[in-house]
Amino acid sequence: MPVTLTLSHFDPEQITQSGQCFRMVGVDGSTHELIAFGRCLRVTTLGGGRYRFTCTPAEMAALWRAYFDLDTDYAALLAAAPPDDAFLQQAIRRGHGLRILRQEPWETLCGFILSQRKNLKAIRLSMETLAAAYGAPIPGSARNAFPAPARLAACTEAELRALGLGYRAPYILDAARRVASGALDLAAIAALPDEALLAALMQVNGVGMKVADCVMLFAYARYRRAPVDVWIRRVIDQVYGGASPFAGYGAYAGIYQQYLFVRMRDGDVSV
DNA sequence: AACCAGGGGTACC
DNA sequence: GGTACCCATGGT
Repeated sequence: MPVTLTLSHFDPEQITQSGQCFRMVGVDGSTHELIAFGRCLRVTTLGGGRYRFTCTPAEMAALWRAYFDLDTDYAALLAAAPPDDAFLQQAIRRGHGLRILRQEPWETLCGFILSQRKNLKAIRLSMETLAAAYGAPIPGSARNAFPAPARLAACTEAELRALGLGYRAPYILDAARRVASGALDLAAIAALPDEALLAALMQVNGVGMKVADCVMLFAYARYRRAPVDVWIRRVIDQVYGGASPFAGYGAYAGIYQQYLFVRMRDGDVSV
């Protein structure tokens, strides 16, 4: 029983390529598939702003509406961007349809631990390899769910290194042990203010400011957090003369950051 | 504070 | 088919 919705500021391809999620893929010209919540969802772009989701209305209401953050008004928050910031305005025009997802904290934490010194394709490969090895099967899909913390906590470092995780293997193991033991409660810390949430995430070995900021932005909807990776470092240095613009961006700095990230990574194509 | 980590992606030859 | 450099970094 699929669901069809009319949406604005929603482009599955933009979201897939944006580098915030690693298990969403294009399966043909109009359909994207993602694994989350132990399920497989397909989204088909029908045209005219209409999209078909392969889920029930109840699942849309309980899971996917929040996941895609469909109740946040992008027209309004993008209109609030500084009008005299030419590069940001251009990035927003080019990134039309890009949204910040509200992903599951555990998978997001692992994804950005793995992202260290990897490009998007390599991160995707690591996530799929991890899921194939230790994730639970999903009925009707060839892809597995992302592995539960307890399952990874039961692995040895050597087993994780054998999947190609490299020096990140002990970081994943530390995160899995903390979460599986309850020492780090990813649901409970959602109630913390930004600084305390940041500190809680950075207790994990292998999680620095940048990875913690990504988890806060892409899983906990902390829109003020603006992660600074190599691309955003280039934006700050080459476009803004070394002075970070994010302090002046207000409550949606992290969302603007995402448009700048995609704009910089995709290069200097005109307008 | 410079230096290192594992390995796939990519451009260029 | 080589190979040199890059990649949503963090620890030491």
